Amino acid sequence: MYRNMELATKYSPAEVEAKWYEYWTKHKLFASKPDGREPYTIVIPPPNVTGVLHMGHMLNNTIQDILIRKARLDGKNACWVPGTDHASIATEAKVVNRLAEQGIKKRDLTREEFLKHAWAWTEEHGGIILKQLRKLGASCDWDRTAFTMDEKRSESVLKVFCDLYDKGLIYRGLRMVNWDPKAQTVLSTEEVIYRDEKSKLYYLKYYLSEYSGYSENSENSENVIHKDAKGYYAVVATTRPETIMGDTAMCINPKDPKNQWLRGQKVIVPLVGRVIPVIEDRYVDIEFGTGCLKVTPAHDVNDYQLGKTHNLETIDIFNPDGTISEQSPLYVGMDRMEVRKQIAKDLEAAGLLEKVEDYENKVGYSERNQDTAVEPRLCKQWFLSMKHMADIALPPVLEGKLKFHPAKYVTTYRNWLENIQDWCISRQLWWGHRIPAYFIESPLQTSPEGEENERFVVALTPEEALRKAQEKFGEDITMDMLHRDEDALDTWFSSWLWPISLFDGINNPGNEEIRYYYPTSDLVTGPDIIFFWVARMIMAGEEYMGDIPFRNVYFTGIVRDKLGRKMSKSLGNSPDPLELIAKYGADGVRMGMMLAAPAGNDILYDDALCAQGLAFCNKMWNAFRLVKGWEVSGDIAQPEANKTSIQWMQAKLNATYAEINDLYSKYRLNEALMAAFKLFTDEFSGWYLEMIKPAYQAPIDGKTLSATLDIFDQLLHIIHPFMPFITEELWQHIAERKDGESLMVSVFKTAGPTQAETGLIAQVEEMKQIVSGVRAIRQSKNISPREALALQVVGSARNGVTGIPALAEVIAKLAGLSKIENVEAKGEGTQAFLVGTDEYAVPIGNLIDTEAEREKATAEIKRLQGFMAGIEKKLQNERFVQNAPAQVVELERKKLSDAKSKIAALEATIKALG
RNA sequence: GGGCGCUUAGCUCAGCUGGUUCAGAGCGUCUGCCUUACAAGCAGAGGGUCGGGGGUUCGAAUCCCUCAGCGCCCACCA
Repeated sequence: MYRNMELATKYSPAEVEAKWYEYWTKHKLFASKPDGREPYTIVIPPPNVTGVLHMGHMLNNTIQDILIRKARLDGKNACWVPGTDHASIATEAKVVNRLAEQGIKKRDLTREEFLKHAWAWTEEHGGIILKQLRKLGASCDWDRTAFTMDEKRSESVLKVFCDLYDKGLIYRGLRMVNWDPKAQTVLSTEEVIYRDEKSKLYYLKYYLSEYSGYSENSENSENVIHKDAKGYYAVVATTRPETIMGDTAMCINPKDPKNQWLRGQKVIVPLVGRVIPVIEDRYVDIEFGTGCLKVTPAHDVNDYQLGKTHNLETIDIFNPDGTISEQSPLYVGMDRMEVRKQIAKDLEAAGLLEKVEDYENKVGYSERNQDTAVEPRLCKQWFLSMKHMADIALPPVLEGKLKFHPAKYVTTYRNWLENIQDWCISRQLWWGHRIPAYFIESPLQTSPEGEENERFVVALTPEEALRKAQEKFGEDITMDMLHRDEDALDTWFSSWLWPISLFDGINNPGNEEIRYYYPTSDLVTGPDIIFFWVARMIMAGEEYMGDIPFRNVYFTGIVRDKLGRKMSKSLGNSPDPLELIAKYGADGVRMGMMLAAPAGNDILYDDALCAQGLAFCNKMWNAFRLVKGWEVSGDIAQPEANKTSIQWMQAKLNATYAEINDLYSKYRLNEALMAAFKLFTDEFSGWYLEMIKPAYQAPIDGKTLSATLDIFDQLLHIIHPFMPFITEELWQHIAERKDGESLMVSVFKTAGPTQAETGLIAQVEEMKQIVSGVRAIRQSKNISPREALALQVVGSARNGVTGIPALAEVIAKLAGLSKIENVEAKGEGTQAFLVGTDEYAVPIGNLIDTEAEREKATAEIKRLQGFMAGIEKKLQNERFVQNAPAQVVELERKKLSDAKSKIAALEATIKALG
């Protein structure tokens, strides 16, 4: 048993946290196996394998841990499965950069050599983030740690690919896709982020190759004809002059009056000299620029459509790295951005640039290389047809079987699914799951030509591929002729299986684990990946399990600094989570995060919140020191006051815990934490402990002490999910525990408050107000807490709580009273206060400032009179009396009479002042 | 251009289907206390015409309309 003296007055988290994490791990307290209990399952949103912990992870994983720990205390079989994501494009970019630092180019390596480097990097940096999560207290079942590219997960991915291909849902297609010239891979539409950009709008002159017709009408038509010494010309406005080398038409709206003269004409592409036709399409916006649009089918999505409709030639002027290709007559080998600058000068010099205007437009950037503008590019890729997926993923969310918190994301989700595009799942990357498709002869996968020429099969293994190839293309095909697709799959094509593949539900359908843990309970993630990940997991869940992957999704906010700026490396406004933990303790940081995190709102992080968290730890620590410092005496009988105090605290605990459970069910974790915090700080420490506290160095009775320890135990259970370390530390101290026992797995349940308890709570609230009333008088009159005072209970107030002996005893103790007496009228030299309509007075002799008291009372009477006037007016309004519910009317009447009696009391006060 | 959301105390936010939990909480601020658990503390106090305007109603922070400001998501206007 500890004695007061032996414990420091300040709590120091570092040692305690390390000790308990080790203890939990040693005793495998995070582990879960299927059993007869109700499962509660969370799969972690797998962080990038080579990533490091940032504030977003801190928030996200704190929430998951709170939910998991709460479930454990509720007696559920809680299973939190950790893991990491191979993060195809992000990791590959890092490896490429590192190789570049060593002077090695990716292109100079074979696939196998490159993958060796990538695995080396992964092993070197991989999993650091999971170690960091341990510092936070994350109670993941570490034995289950998975990786999206480990054996089981890889096999699952390939199986699913083959299956979807066999179902006809995966196909190869030549499409205009988003190309990242830096990573040199295609991206899905979701991976392109559009940013407003200040750019230029260039007005280029396209001379007519020869102008014929229409001139006779030109004067009285609305045509706007441009002509200079060199001839007639049209003006085209473009933000991308470097693409003119790929122009194969100019387009006008057939209804555009000012451009009628261009119908059927041919124009010359500036600098390039190519003669292209003027085509007509309603797509062109008459109001924009001059109403003339240059058409570059190879490099713009809309132009590609126009090209298709009007049978235009497609000239691809870019190389995969964004430099100009041999297809272009000019600037070959130059970078596209350089060309833009250069061509503007050249056009100007050639007199082909009419003007340049400032312009603001949206430019797409790669989500991963945010400095690289995405290039629309025509190439052949693998796609997953999404119509079917959307059809199966929408109903469970709309019907509320799968709930989003906050619910507003349901709309976002629906809008996306209802306008969904096919998912481009192939990436020109090596780090990832290699597509299990085998081409006979050469893959030709980036060639815009020859869709029909491709001969391929999709199969899980080369052997199977050969068999299929022979079946399909003839017996003479040999293994040597098969070339596996070089491309890898989008990272999300593996993470969308996560809730299934973690329990091996793809490879081994119907196994015990998948049956037990699926569907998982809650998913905690950011709304930024609702499309990338959440929606697709729902699709995969419905497709492969015929059921939702999780019942609830809790969307967290974005962590911002206290000025509201998003935390980012470049701004340098993101604290290092590990330093924070070192400074405030994991419990302190967890509380800090949660205090700032209302469900679904962004969180404005501030160190001060963590400081509050640590202060709370200290509070708990010291409350424990107090209780453990008490000497027990078997001889003392339990005072009635203590008995009542205990009943009240238990009632308060029951009521608060019911409230907290309700808040959990609504994912209002910050409010649950606040309720727990107030329960401990205000009710338990501020009131209860003071109520039962024995006099200095006096012993406490045994019953009160054991009841207090029991209450402490319950409080620790309530706080534990939020602050696991300190609660475990204290829990082990407040009673004898066997090795291996732990607060975290000690089931805790409590009923809501009974009616009697609710009554007691109300009485104690009244009691508190009396105590506060006396304290306020002390404060305002500068009366020392040591100086005992008397309390007069005036008139009918005797029917209040001072009439209950146990509570009267408590009041006397807390307010420092020598006696409590009932009086008919308050005596002279007393200062009075009201609790509701009950009046109390404290004799303070000549300390009364007569003038000030009179003024105060007069002002209050005036306020009350105004208040009464309002109510009277209301009560005189017949429509109110008739329409309002009787209760409400009654209430108004009570307000009126209460105000009247308050005024009477105040008038008596003034009179007594003389 | 479409959709969603926000605006309540100095700051961050609660206030569900309109009426004593209706003007709240935490932090901060101010005042007084080193009172034997805790100064990382205790006690007390001040602070908002609920973004503006209009409407519905006996009654509006709460419902409707409108204006203003802010934020997010989606969308192919060069």
